[in-house]
Amino acid sequence: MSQQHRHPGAPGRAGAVPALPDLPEATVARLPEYLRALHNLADAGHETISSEGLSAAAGVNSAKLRKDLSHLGSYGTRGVGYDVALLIEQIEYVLGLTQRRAVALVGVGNLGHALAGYDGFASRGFRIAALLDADPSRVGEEINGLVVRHVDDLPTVAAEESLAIGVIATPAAAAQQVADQLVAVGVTSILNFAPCVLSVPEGVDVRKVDLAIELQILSFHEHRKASLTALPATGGSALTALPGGFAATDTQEAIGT
Amino acid sequence: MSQQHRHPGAPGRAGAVPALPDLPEATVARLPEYLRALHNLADAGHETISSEGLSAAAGVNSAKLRKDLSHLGSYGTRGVGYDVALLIEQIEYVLGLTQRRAVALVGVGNLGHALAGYDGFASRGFRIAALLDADPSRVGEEINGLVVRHVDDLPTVAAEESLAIGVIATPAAAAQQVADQLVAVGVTSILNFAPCVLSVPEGVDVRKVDLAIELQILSFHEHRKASLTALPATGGSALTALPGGFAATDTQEAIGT
DNA sequence: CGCGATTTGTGCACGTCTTCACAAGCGCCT
DNA sequence: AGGCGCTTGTGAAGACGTGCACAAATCGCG
Repeated sequence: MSQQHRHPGAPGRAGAVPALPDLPEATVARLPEYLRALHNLADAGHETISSEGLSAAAGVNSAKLRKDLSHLGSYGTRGVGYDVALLIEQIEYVLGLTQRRAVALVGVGNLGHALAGYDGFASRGFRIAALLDADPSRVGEEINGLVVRHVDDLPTVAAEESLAIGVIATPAAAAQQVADQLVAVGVTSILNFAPCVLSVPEGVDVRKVDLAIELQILSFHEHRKASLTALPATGGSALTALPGGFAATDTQEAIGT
Repeated sequence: MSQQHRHPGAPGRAGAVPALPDLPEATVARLPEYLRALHNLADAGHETISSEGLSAAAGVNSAKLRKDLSHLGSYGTRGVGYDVALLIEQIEYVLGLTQRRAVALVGVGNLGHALAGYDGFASRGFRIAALLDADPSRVGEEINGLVVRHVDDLPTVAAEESLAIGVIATPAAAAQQVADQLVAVGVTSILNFAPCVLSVPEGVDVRKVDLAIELQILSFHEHRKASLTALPATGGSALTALPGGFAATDTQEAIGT
């Protein structure tokens, strides 16, 4: 009840930033999910949506959703629900999506190629502003209407565009150097697909996506499930009999659509 | 001191599963990172490594690392550190990587194509056993030595191979149906790249990777950083003066390599 | 105008994760 | 053998995230 909750017709952008509430990190990570669900609902013609309905569409608990949204301020009407359009506007504002951010993609190999062609970026507030690679044989290639430039042109690219986000899709061995180059031209957020740890100065955010790690996590759960179902069969010699517990580790379950 | 800590030369696999400790989910998510760091260290010739050294290589806090490893049992020698080879063996066992798991990849479009060619899977314990797609014009295409089959062949594929993990790289509209098909043939772990919520029966694990969401999270932090640095300049009219807080939201920082 | 149905926003309790700080253990050197 | 330095493993405390359950607020209807 301390945050401002006027309904900004168009959340003022030029100067005078309306003091972003500092959201819990877990909430920030879920806002994009809500946003996607809201867009779907809007396309389906809904004008308002209850926390119950939205939480189902986003695959989360409704109490969690309400608490998350309450951090943004008090949008939503008791007895009615949330105004879909208004909520979209608010979340997009908080996420900084009211401006289409320019992204530089470094590494146009196997994965980078796919990312360059991924239309999910464009459709959700981002614009791939440049494709870069260190391999001279790849420079000049045209992908999706963009010409691959040499990674050493980064300063030039940064001068042309206001780059804030860099995506690293190079082999692990090259990733740190690329990160340094990105930071040097003023990039302060990096999405790293290379399987390695990046060292960056304070104030630079790094998020990592490692496809193999996701599989390994799943593999663990497979292994655990297998060991549980194997027990009743031939009961190992001296086991302390794990309590036949239930999983409850699911990220999603029982979402009626 | 309750878990068994014999040093299994080759952790017994056939039958008699040695009772997996049920690890905290947060720990499970980090084990693959440790594993990768350990492989790097092994390649570099290290035989033992201290928690300090390993945590630096993996980009985490050393206390956290020790607590994580302590959940596996008591490997490691006080005053010395951890035996690199032994620790690799242990983590791989716990993660269920001692058997090379077969993965079915559904959706050979833009992203799926890249995933099919991604060698990080093969090098880290997985084997792409089948490529599937619903589009007849893609069926028959050969990618990386594998022929794309029709998704309706899933039962056949499942009969040939013991599939445990499915990867969905289809458009969002097709994802739920594919998930149902995967579940129907016995897949109990799904990695979903489609931007949508999947509904699966209990006992099936779903992990989601949404590239646009990652960017949106970064965008939020960009927005916040911008609003913070903008404040001192022209101080908005009626702001309650955010405490000039420090970020501390970094996933990684100051990792000397 | 008042009442009941509905839904938000939130205080509170609980569980999980993180971090500190230190005792216990190990090896090496004298 | 004994002591010293180093490192692990862990208890305890704090931070964080989750979920329940309910009061407060709003709408629609009689």
